[in-house]
Amino acid sequence: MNIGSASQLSGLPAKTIRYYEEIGLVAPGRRDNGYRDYSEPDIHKLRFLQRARGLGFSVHDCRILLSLYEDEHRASADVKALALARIADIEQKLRELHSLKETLQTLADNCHGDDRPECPILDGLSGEPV
Amino acid sequence: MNIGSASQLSGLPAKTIRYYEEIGLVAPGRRDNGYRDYSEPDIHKLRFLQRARGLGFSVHDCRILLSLYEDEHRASADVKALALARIADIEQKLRELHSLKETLQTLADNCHGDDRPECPILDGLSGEPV
DNA sequence: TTTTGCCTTGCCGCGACGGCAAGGTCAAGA
DNA sequence: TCTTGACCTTGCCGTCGCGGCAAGGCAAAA
Repeated sequence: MNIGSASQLSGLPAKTIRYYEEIGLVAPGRRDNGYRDYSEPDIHKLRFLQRARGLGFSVHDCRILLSLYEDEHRASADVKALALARIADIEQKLRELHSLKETLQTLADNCHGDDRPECPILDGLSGEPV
Repeated sequence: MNIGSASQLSGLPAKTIRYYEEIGLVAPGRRDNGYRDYSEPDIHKLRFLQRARGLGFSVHDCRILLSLYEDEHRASADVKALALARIADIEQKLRELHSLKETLQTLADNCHGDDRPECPILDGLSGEPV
């Protein structure tokens, strides 16, 4: 199967698929004319990667997940640890963003937002005591 | 004032300060020996940038904010619009991350996480119906 | 035969810097 | 006075995960 079909079936751009090959994630066969030839297992791996990336796992994590996916004797604890670490990352990010939002919201709430130049947002950014 | 002191006062790495000069954000004077020479207003601008970046504004947005900051006749509405757009971005990101976390949490909850190979997380990523 | 469309490799670019190298400058101590 | 060490300069490459473009080869349709 050509890379175009693999792209459609996996939901990944062809460029991304080539990149995954370049970094050694999914190595398809080659036909005589040099075209990449994707097998069913290759497609499954690409779909797996597409979903894992969609859940925000880094390509590095995806590499580990993929090796676990292909290891019949993996321990599910190893997979769960990655998922929990990812959840912890997300929670950290959620806290940060929430805090940022609060700060911005407070600044914006105090700004009348008309054509006058007085602006508590800029005052806040400049470091003046609010 | 040398870049080292400017770095300490602004909380920005020297490399970042040089980068901001390179892209035309803060242009310090130069002394005879070629050293950058930061004035008080320069320091204020750097601190302003440090805070704005800390609130997650892109460098592009910071450029606009800085020009508004330096424009005595700005309309506060212009600043508020940027802040509200940034808040909307954050909210969007919060929704995405929250959804990701839910998905991951569900997968992780169903995974016993021991040394057996059965793993609902990998099954979920492989596209099997959960 | 020609066109059209897919495939190949390769290189540059992004954002916002970090790291390193090679060299110039300055202030302080021996 | 000399030297040391801290600071400064520019410049170039690397990051992460690709996107875009170019030049050229291959394949099926008109």
